Amino acid sequence: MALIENTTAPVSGPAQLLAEMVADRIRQKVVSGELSPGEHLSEVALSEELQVSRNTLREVFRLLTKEGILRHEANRGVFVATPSISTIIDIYRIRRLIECQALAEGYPNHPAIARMKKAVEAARQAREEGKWLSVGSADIAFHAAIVELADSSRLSSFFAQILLELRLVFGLLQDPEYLHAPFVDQNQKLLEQVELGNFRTAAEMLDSYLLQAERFIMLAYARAIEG
Amino acid sequence: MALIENTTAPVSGPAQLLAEMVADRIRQKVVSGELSPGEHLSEVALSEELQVSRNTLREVFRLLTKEGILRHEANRGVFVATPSISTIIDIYRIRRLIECQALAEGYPNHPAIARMKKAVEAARQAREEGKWLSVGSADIAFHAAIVELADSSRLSSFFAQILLELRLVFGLLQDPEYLHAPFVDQNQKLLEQVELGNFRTAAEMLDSYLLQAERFIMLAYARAIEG
DNA sequence: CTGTCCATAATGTTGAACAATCTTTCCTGT
DNA sequence: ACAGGAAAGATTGTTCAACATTATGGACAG
Repeated sequence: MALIENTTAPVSGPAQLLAEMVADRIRQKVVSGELSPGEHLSEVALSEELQVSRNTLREVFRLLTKEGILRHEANRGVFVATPSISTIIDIYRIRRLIECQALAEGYPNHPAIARMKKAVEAARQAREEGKWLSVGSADIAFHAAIVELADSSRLSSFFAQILLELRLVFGLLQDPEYLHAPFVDQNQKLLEQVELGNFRTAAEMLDSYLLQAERFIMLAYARAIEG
Repeated sequence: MALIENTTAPVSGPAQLLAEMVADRIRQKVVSGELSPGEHLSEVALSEELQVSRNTLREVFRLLTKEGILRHEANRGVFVATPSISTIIDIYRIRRLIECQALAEGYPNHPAIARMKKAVEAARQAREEGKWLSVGSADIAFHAAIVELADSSRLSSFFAQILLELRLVFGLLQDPEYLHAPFVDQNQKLLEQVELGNFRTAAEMLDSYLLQAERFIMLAYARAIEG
C-alpha cells in the first residue's frame, strides 16, 4: 500500500550538479548586494529559501569559504566575508604582481586581446547607459582577460576569485559612478598600447593605474566605514 | 524506556572541524603515495576507513577538488588527479611568474628569509641521511618561503596549492634522488645571493633554475609514462 | 561478436535525528 | 537594582537511512 509511495519528490534529476548551481546563486547574491558583508547565513533559512537540503548547502559553504567570499567560524556558522584594509592591500598587491607580469609578457594576436577589446566596448556602452554595475562587470572582465594572456588555467581561475573578492569590496563602497567611471578610459588606453604591440609600455601604465586605483579605493573604503 | 537511549555515539566533540582533519589525512595519503593518481575514491569505502559519514566526506571531496588534487566526474565520483604534460607546463609557468617576481621585489631582513635558510639546512640534512622524500619537502618549503616574500596571504595559500599539485607530479616520477638532489645546491646558491641583498640577481638565477627544472621534470615524466 | 536489456552498484540528494556549542532569558542572592 | 549563573532555546556539527538517478557489467539474443 501507500507505505512504498515516495513522499520526497525531486521529480527531475539534476542536469548539472546541484551544489554548483547553488554556489552560483549565492555568488550572485553576494555580488549583487542582496547579501551584505558580515551577514550571517543560517543553514536552515538558506536551505529552505534555496530549496536544498542542509547537507548540500554545507557543501556549497565549504566551496565558497575556500573561495574567500564566505568566512567560517566554528560552531557559529558562515558569514559573508567582510573585506578589511588588509584585504584591499592584499588584492592589489596580487593584481600588480600578476596582471603586470601577464601583460608584459603578452604577445600580438593572442585571443585574450579580443576579449579585452570586447570588455572595453561593453564598458563604454554601459557607461553611456548609466549602468554602473555593468561598468564594474566589464572592468572585471577586462582585467580577467589580461591575466588570460599568461595562458594558465590555474592562474586565471585564481585571479577570478581575487576579482570576485574585489567585487565584495565594491559592494561596500558607495557611489559606483565615481568609482568605476575613470577605469573605462584607462582600460581603453591600455588596449591601444596592446594593439600596437607595446606590451612593456602597457604593463608600466597598468602598474601606475593599479597603484592609483588602490589609493582611490582605500580612500573610498575609509570614507565608507566612517560615514 | 529505552526509546530515548542514544545509539549513535560520537563520545567526544570535535576539537577542530572534522572535515578539515579528514582533508589533511587525504592530502597526506596523496602526497605520501598511499593514493595514486587516477585512483578512484569510493565514498562508502573511504567513509568507513576514515570513520566519517558520507556527507562529511563529500564536503572534504569538494574542498580537495577545488584544491586541484582530486578530480570530480559527474555521477562517477572523485579520482586522484592525474597530472599531465599541460599540468606541468601550467605549474612552472606560474612558478616562474610568481616566485621570480616575489624574489625580485624582496628586501633584506624579511622574516621569510629565515624560513628559506631553515629549509636549505633541512634539505642538506635530509640529503646526507638519504631521506629523499624529506629533501622534496624541504625544497617545497624553500619555494613557499620565497613566495612569502611578497607578503600576501592569498598568494601564499594559492601557491601552496600549486606546490601540492607539484608533489603529485613527483609522486608519478621514479628515482627521487636523481630528482631532488640537484635542487639542494641551487637553493643554497639562491639563499647566498638573497643574504647578500642581491634580490634581482637571485630572481634571474631562479628563473633559469625553474626553466631547467621544468625541462628536467618533463623528461622524467615522459620517461615515466612510457616505461 | 555485437547490441540490448536487466541486475547491481555507485553517486546525488534529502530529511530526520542527536550531540556539542553558542545565545538569550530569567532567576536568584546580595 | 544589578552582577552572576543556571536553565532554556536556537544553531551548528555529524551521523544515518532512505531513495532517485546514473553508470557498470553481464546474460542473452541475433
